[in-house]
Order: sequence, then structure tokens, then C-alpha cells
Amino acid sequence: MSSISVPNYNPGEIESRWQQRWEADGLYHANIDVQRPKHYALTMLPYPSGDLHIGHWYAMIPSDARARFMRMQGYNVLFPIGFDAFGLPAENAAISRNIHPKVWTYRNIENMRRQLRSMGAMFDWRREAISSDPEYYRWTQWFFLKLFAHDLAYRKMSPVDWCPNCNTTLAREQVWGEDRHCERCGTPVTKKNLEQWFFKTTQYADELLRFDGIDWPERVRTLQTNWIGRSEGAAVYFTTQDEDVLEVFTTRPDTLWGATFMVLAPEHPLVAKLTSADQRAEVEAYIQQTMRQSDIQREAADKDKTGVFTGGYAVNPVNGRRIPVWIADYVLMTYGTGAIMAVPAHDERDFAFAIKFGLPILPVIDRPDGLAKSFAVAGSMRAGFAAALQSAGLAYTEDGKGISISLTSGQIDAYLQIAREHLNSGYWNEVVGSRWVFVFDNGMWAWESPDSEVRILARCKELEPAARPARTLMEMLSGCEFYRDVLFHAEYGRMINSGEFSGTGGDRAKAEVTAYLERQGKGKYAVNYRLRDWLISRQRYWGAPIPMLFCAQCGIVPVPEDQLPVTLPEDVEWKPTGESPLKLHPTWRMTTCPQCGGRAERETDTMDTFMCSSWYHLRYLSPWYHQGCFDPAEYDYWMPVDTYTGGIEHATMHLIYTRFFHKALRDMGVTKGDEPMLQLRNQGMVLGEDSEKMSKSRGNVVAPDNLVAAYGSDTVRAYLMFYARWDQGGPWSSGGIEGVSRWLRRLWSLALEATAGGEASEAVVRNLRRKVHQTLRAVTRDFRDFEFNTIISALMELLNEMSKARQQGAGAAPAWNEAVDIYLRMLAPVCPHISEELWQLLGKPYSIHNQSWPLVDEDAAREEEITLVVQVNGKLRDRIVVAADISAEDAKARALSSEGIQRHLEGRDPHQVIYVAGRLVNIVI
RNA sequence: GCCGAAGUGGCGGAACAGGCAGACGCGCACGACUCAAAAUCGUGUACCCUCCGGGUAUGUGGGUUCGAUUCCCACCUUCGGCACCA
Repeated sequence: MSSISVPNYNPGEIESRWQQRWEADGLYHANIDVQRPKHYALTMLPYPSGDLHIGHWYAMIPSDARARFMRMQGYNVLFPIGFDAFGLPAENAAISRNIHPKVWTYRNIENMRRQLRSMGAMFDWRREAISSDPEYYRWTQWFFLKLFAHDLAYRKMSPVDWCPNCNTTLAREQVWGEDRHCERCGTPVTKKNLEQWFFKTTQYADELLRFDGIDWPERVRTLQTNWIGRSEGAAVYFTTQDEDVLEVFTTRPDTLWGATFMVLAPEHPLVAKLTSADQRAEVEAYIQQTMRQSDIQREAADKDKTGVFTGGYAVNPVNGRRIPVWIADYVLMTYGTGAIMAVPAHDERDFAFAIKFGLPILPVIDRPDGLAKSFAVAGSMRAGFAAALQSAGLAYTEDGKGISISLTSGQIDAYLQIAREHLNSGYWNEVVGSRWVFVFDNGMWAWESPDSEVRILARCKELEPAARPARTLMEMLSGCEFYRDVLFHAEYGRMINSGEFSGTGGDRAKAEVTAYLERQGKGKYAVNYRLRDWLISRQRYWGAPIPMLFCAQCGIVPVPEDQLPVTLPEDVEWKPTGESPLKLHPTWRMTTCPQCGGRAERETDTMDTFMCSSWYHLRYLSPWYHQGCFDPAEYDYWMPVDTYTGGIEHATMHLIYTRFFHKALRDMGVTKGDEPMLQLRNQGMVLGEDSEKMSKSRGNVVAPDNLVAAYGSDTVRAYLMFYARWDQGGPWSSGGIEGVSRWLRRLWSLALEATAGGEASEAVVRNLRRKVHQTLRAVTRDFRDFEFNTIISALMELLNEMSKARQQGAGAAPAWNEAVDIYLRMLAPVCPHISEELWQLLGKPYSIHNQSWPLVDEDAAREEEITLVVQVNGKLRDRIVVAADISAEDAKARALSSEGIQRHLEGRDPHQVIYVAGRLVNIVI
């Protein structure tokens, strides 16, 4: 047999050749075809920062592979690409290198297009959309006008982040780190008040909390749910000494009787009126101090409470108690009503405040019975401590540091007795809830912070020390003015000290008190959110101008739709002055009012780039369309997005904004359905080989261009899908990619080498076909489920099997051709070039990417023989090979008579034999 | 502090109904080819005990079960998000 020379695998040559061919043929053009089911696969669009990095590849390649899989499954697949091209880096480049943002951006796009093409992805480039094109931002502005017309956009004075060193405002993403410093110069940012545009995202808060009908990761749903932060409770109307209503929001209306003081945010409108003459100086000084402080300092980690008494009082509507009104910066004007009723017995912050300023603490919720508490015992233990716990029936766990124990309230006495006998040292300590409690030998106790320690010790000294041994710790606490163990987690206790409500069970307390408040007109059911309205104004040049005018006669006037787009001027100055360069332009903002014809000025702020990215999936549908933001025919066919892939970091920004956008547009009749993206999947992050985040300064950056040059796109693609769980990511490994490279080279030669001759036995052929179809089944499932790493594993495993089968003479069998055919089809979504090349070299018709996904031949995949595991008492003792359809009786009999089992039974009688069909036999003796 | 996710060989990871723990790959060791090296191919590779054969292992400690990486409870660690949100 003569051997044909096998061409070398030369990915560089193959890949560019096929990419050109596909491009020329328009192979990946997606057009409306009502005959076929559609699939809109969307990957988050990149920012044109200059170079495509490995993270882009990691996000896009598996998305591409899955889109290709769906295409082979018979779907008409749309997989578009574009650029999120407005934004700060372009302006920073302008400032630091004097390049116009537009020039910088479009140069980068040109480069990144080339890099994106090197992926060999099935992007339909005809649908490319670039958010900084006037034809794009014309519609971004149009959406703004729509939102404004529907009362979802409004203007309000609001604080923005301000860098006092650069003398400029900063966007949220320019503020870095825990100390919230300026991205460029490191100076901590402060706040500055400016007129800003907002979108009413809060109007959709409740709907955004619902994820009905969409398949989004639990993680993202949780992040969004927490971000929106819905709290149910009650509004309660207190009355000030001047008969003003002072409304508070509380999630715990059942603790209303425990309110011993009130706290207002320093900015609260009633502060001035409430302040008494003798407190005025102090109050004003405090307000001045908090105004000067930035939010950062206000929210600083040291939770030491500050505040000032206003001298004013308010009346609790349910019990007429007259309580002092304080101001403190721990109450935020931006949440609820900017005022709280303080219940120090049941709120940690109010408690700290009360301790610091000596305000009364009144418990109104009783300790629930039987509530398990965890204790950790530290310090030296005498021998026998653990044994004593054990004999008292107290379950504990031991680690290197000490003992952890979980007790119900009924077990505390027994525990304390043992602890007293067996613990060394002058004091011992334990954790109540999550706080350290120190119990001293003299019977006194105290907890955690030095400040509170003093206070509490003072209170407890009033107790009779001799009584200490007879009391449990909890009783000690109840002897004080409060219960520490119910403090802050008293959800299920009964109400006490609450007038007619005393005795009400914790499960009913909130609802009953709220109903009472509503009947009496003293309050009502209320809901609050942490979500704030979306601030979209940016004092920046490189963004879509906000299409609004200010007219001396008519006030705020929207730019008429037919005057869109409001285009950016190109001749602007790049000085970081804190004002938008648009504001400093000599003529740009001067215009006429469309209503009165008089002089008007343009809004010089531009829109947050998240506005552009909230609808790019709609522009992709028809970037060529000029009569509207999208062609309705394209919309009706393609939307909604079926699969959306991208990073988790957008969970509380882009992914909330785009949902809000879709819902708002739905209510205007622009979009249809409740959600824009049906299925969401997030990839993890590729780290450097040192397991650190890739960064130029660390020198651990892996550049995809270099990898493609060294290995070819197919190898990089397969490795990125193989090396880690896609949703996890992980460190890059330069050794790991070699393994994938080897695999593709082995495939190349195995597919092309001449048949070695010989004839395969029936069993070899049978086994080959079984493996092929079992692999197909697994690969199909894993593509469906986004489990990309096991797809590659399965293909590697199959190649190993095929290699063996060929050595056993299977190369000439029809089953071999079937195996290669199915193999290449399964590989096509992962490695589009090598599969296309081999497909062609084997004489199959162009293109493999127009082939359908093979179907599993269930007969071929079926196992005739299976290996049963035989266990004795759950331990593996033998394996037996039996027919797959063996009966339970036969299986048990075979197992019992097997050699390994006979040895272990040693004549004993099994009293139970469990048979799990196709799996195992377990003999219990 | 609160919320969420995750802990499996030297490493990435697999185990898809509670049923053979460690697939696949990297790395490592040995062998073949070679004057030699690289490449390639082959064999081995959780740990302990004496080779047959056992024993121990999926963060720790309990529990449920004939049987637990998988389910339940508690704890520890790591990562991510939020962070005075009343």
C-alpha cells in the first residue's frame, strides 16, 4: 500500500483563506426567513479601547461556538457585533495625547475589526452598529425625547462626584477604590451640586424584581434584587411640637412602642424649625460639618456615631410618648423620608447611638423560646471539658482554635455550669449572636467595644453579684434594661410593653400594627427601595448630546424630532475645566427656540454611555434603516434576544438599564414583550499565569494576536473553551494550550493519513460506532447547557478511541467514514477553520457550516454489556460484566456467586441485596 | 455586618436522577525513535500499608441512607456583591 503524503497542518494559511472565502460568500449573513425558527445570539459589544484582549475572546468565542451549534441545529441565527464607542478613555486620550476622540475611537475600531475577524466568528458584519455614529446616536437622542415625553426623564439638582485636584466632575466609573479616589490623580473625590437629568428607573422597581419567563443566572437575579433593595413596612406619622407631621419609614412597625427618640438627616427640611434656640449653634455647626464632608467620610468604616440634639420633640402617635429629635449623619436624606424613629432595643445602629448619648433603651419584643444560639469557646480548656459537654448531651465541634457549640435556650444553664467548672483563666468568653461577651469571675460581664463595655458594666453593677450563679446569662441580660440575645433579631418574639398589642405573636405583629395605623390614620403600609433614579448627565464631550434646549421664554424645550441628531461639534478644546467642552465652545450651544423662535441655549451635558448600550441590540437589527430606530419587520422577526452572553460585572448596571429601557419602551408601544433578553449566561475572567488579574504593569498580559500567530485561531478557541469552566474562568496556562494544539495536530494526521489496511473485527466497528454516538449525545447536551470544557474533553476522548480503532483495522470500514464525518461536524462550531479544511480535503461539499447537526443513532449508542459494580455494605468488592438487559434476579445471583463476593461473605448470609439497574449490586450483611 | 457563590490529586477540572471518586488535559517519571536534543509515540502517575490484597481519601464535625462529592444541620476558609438603606 503506497502512502500519500499528508500536507502539514498550517493554521495561519488555512484560517485566513477560509475567512476570506466565507466573507466573500456572505456565509454568515442572517436574513429574515419565516420558514425557519430564528435564534438571536448576542454577545456584549466591546468598547474600542485599542486592542482586543483575551477577555474579549473568552466572552465571544464560546458564544460564537454556541451560535454556530444552533445554526447547525436548524435555526436561522443572528450573531451581530458592534462597538460601544462613546466614553471617557477617548477623551482622556485627547487630553493626554492631543488626539481627537473621534480619530482615536475610529482608529481603534479599525484595528479591532481586524482582530475580531481573526477569530473566525460568524459575525454578520452588515449589521455592525457603532454608538458614536450620528445615525446611531440620533436614535439614542430620540429615545431620550420619548422618555421625556412620557414623563420618565426629569431634571433635578443633584450632587456629582468631583475631583478637586483635576477640577472636573467624574463619572461613577472614574471613581475608584474603597476611599473613592479619582482614577487619574488619586485624590479623594468630593460632591458638587449640579442640575442633572434622571430617568425614573424607580417607577419600574417592582417589575424589575420579577424575572418571570426569563432564564437568567440566580446570581444575577440576586444581585439585581439586592441592588433594587425592596423593603416592606409602614409609614408612620409622628407629630412635632409645632403640629408638623414628621413621617418616618420603618420595616418594623411592631417596634413602634419602643421608639425612644427620633433622628433626622441633617438636610431634613424640618430641622431648622425643630431646633430650639439654645441648640441652634450646635446644630448648625454639625450641619456645616456634614456638608463639608464628602459622602466617603460620612460612610467611613469607623461606625462611631455622631449627632446632635435639636432641642425639639415629637410625639409617638400610638402611645403619646414625647421623644427627643436628634440629627445624625447616619440617617440618609436619600432613603425613605430622611427621618427615622429610633428603636435602640431592636436596631443595632439606634442601639449604638443610644449607648453613646445615654438615651433610653426600651425592649418591646420578647425573647423567642427555643432559639438556637451558637457559641464559640476560646481560651484554655481544662481536660475533661469536652467530655463533660458530651456527657451532658451537648453537641459541639472542635477545631484548632477551640470548640463551637450550638445551644437552645433550654440548654444554656447546663452549658454554663460545665463552662464554669472546666474553663481556665480569669474570665471566659463566648459569642452571643455574633458578638463577644466577656464574663468575669466576679460575676460581671461586658461585651465587645470598649465604649459600650463601660456603659453596660455600669448598668450591670446594679445587679446583685451573689445572684449571679443562679442566673443564666440571658436572665442577666433581661435584668438590664434590654435583652441582648433578642436584640436585632427578634422577628419571632411576642410584643411586650406595647399597650393593647402586648402579647401579639411575632408572626402577626407587623400586619396587625400596620392595619391599626391605617384605621387610626396614623400611618399606612409602605414600600421603599434602595434603587435610585438613573442619573444620565455627563459633563463630557464624547457622548450623545442631550437633545434639550433652555429658552428664556419657554423654559426647558425638547429638540424637535426632525432636528435630530444634535451632532457633536468637532472643533473643541480639551481642558479639564470641570465643564463640558461643549459648554466652552463659542457657538455650538447657541440656537433658536422651536416654540417661540427666540434665542435658546442647548443642554451641554451628554448622555451616560449606558444609555447607548441599552438599545444596541435593537440597532443591530437594521443599522441601515433611517425611518426609525429599527425596522419593524426585523424587530418582529428577531426579537427578543434568545441568548445573551457577557460579563457578570454588568449585573447591576447595564443589565438593569436595558431591562428598564425595554419596559419603558414597551409601555410607549415601541417594543413588545416584557423582557429584552430571554436567556443570560455569564463567563468568568481569564487571569494571568500568576493567577492575578491581567495588567500591563504586572506584565502578565496574554495577547490574543500573538497566540493566533503562534497556534492559530482554532487552537486558541478550543483552549479557551477547554481550560476552565466557562462561568468560572481562571489562570491562563501556556502549557495547557500545548495540549490542545497537540490534539488538533493529531486529528489532522488521523483524518488525512492513508488507511493502514487490514480489516476490523465486528466488535471493533461496533465499539467505534457506540463511542461516536455516545460522544455525540454528550456534546449535544453540553452545547445546549453551555458546558464547553466537557465538549472538548469528549472530543479528545473520542479521538483517542478512534486512534485505537484504526490501529485495530477500522480505517477501511464505513463506520470510520461515519466517525470522521460526525467528528468534523461536532468540531465545526469550536474550530471552524480546521473542520472546514478537513471537510474539503475529504471531498465533502462546501461548507461544513451549512451542514446540519448529526442525529444520535440510539441503537449504535446502546450498550449490550455493562459492568456491574458489586458492593458489600457499600464498599466496592468486585465488578462483573453482564448483559445490559439482565434481570434483577440474575444480576443478584451473578453478584452473589462472584469470586470477590464469596471471599468477603465468608459464609455469612446477606440479609439484604439491593440491585440498581445498570449500576450496581449492594449486598448488606 | 448583610446577601450570594464556591471548597475534589502537584495544577485546570470530570463525575448530568443519591450508586465504580479523580474522565479529559497539563505537569512529572520511565521507555521507544535519535549520535544527541526537540518533536512524536508508548507506559505509569491520590495517599498509606508488605508484591496478592487491604485500608484511607471530595474543607471540618455531625445526621439521613444499604450506599453521600451529590441531600440536611452546624462550623471553617476563599471569592464576589452591598455596605449606617431605618
